[in-house]
Amino acid sequence: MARRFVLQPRAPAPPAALQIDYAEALDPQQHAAATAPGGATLIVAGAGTGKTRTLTYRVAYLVETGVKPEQIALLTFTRRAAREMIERAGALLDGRCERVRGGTFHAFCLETLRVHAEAIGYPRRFGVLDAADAADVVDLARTRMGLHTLPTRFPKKRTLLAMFSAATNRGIALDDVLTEDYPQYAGHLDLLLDLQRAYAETKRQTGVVDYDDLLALTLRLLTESDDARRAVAGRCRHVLVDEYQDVNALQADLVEQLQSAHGNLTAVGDDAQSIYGFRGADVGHILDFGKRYNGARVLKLEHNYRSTQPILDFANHVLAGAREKYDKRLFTDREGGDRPALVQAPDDDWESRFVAQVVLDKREGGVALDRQAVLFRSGWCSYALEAELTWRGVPFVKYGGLKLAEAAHVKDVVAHLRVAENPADAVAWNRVLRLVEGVGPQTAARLLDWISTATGGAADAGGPQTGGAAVHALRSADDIVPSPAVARNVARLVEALTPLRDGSPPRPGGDALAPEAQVERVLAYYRPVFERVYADDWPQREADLDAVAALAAQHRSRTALLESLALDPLDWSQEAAEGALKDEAPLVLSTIHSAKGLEFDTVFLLHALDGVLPSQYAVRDQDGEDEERRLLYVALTRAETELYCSYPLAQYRRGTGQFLTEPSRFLSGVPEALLEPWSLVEDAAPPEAADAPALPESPPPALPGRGG
DNA sequence: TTTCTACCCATTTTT
DNA sequence: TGGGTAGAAA
Repeated sequence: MARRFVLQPRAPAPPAALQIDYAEALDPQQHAAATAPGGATLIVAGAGTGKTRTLTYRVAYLVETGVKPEQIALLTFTRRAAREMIERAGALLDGRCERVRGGTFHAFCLETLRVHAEAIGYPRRFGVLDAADAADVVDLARTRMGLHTLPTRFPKKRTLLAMFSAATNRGIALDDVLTEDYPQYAGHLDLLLDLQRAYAETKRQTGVVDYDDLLALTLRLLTESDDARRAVAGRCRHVLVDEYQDVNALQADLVEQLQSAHGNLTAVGDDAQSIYGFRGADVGHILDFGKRYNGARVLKLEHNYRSTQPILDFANHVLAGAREKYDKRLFTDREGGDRPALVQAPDDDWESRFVAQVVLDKREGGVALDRQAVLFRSGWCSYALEAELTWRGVPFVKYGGLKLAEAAHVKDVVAHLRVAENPADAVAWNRVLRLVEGVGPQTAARLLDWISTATGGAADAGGPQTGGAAVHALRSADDIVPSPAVARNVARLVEALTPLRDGSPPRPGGDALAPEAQVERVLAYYRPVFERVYADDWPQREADLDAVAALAAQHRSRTALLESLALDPLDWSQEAAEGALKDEAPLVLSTIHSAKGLEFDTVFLLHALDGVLPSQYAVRDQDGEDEERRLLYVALTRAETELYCSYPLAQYRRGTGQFLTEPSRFLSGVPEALLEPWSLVEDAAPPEAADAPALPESPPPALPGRGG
């Protein structure tokens, strides 16, 4: 490794002038962390120890002591976390904090590549693929290689993408990924290596990058181009990283590059909350922080301010079962409080009614809806509850689970925008063409060839002329399509796309039409197609199209709209919540993953069933089971005052005809001193009089066969 | 060549 | 449940 000359920050202005009394606002450990001098600092922060608060104060402190906000990079895993911290820092200090450069790793990388990509031979204009798009590109590459007809037992496109992604994110060879995780496909190694190359080449030709490329290309840029590194890392006088336990090899290297100019790095994390192993995260990076950054300061936050002692006792008990023992014991001043409840329900309908009723009771008791959260392992776990809440008129938002942008009909609309944005985008073209009546795989492939010949096949050319060429090519494609009727259909498509590209843009790089007007044009064309393609259920899907139009209105350009759809996809019911009356902050429904870093007065954990949490797909090895256990730990430690873990006695797994009936292995056998067993009973009153189950005052006798 | 229908299969978490 | 496929009908 080259020698580094590390610049120390200039001595800050005398602290007498500070607006915020940091020693007063923070405890000694937090204070030391928030006001740490430059250099590398790792803050090991247990759940609920004020990690976000500390990082927020650190932002304010840095700004207040003279660091320009633009020179602070705050990297997080979700956009929500970054936004929240910057807002809170702004509230603490002043508007200067709003100028801090905060966002996800991926968003930061995208921003960097938009400016500097040419330094590594990439165009600055490129599209960003979400996971489904990327899988389609893999498919395209596979077809082009002639691999579409293959011996059986070849991985599916999503599996292929997962393999390539694992190799990239963990910084290892495909060979090793196969050996470790996909031994059944090890025999296909040569074929898979070819396909990996073909996938990379296809992305390049069609001017698109996937999520991993955003990280990998930025890392390459910073490593290979001294100019770019000076420009990018030079602007990062302080680098702050949240949730460092969840960085993967690529992200850890990126962080190292970003801090290289100034050496000021603050990383915050908790090894006990590492829950992104499936995405290549490796706790080793936080454990070896001191090795990578010689002489790094390691500070600890151990005082839990969030949860009552009974909640903490239970969470600690769960974590203690992990194979790897974490040398950390949280303590709290919050004595008293109820033991967490383990609620057994006959089925998920009962479970939903129970949760809905307790939520409403607590609201009566003064706990606002948005101070309560319902958490679960996977998006589908809350379906029954969502129906119940809707029926009762309880407003809620759901984080995690399916995204709006993942719905087929939304992808259709977006594909039309994408071909206008990037005429070389073969996957988007394919989608658009296949929607034309009478165009199937064969015709679409021929039209695609025709288009790419006309545009020179190079994304690098870019620009409106190329787009004009693509549409022009379609205009003269009558010989390619099977019949005049299909030609007319293609002509309608051409007509719809033309205004998206035609007309000289008012300014370089600008769009001729505002994004919402573009979406309107697309919708005008797409609506009949939509009703034909989704003949069975289009009325239920229709609202999503309006949501896309609404989203478009919030963006300055089509480019920004497409980026936002790829990097910050709207959760399903956020959209519904936008439409609803905003007279009351809604109840929070969230996957555990999406709830990381948040806290609530009352937390409900749904579907605490073996096979769901831990997921039956994750328990194949000990590492997988440990990660599920940490996931449960994350869920439990979101709660401040009350915690309810519930499970239905039987849960039907669709497809397999299999029933899950065991409570989570992490919850069975927990001593009653830690966890109070509950069972539900129906109120004697008829449903019309009391349309919800009554709750027992104290633990009633458990239903036969289980419980306490 | 496209489109429809019947059938089989796996089924998570996120950028 | 829905996504992918194979075979048949148009």
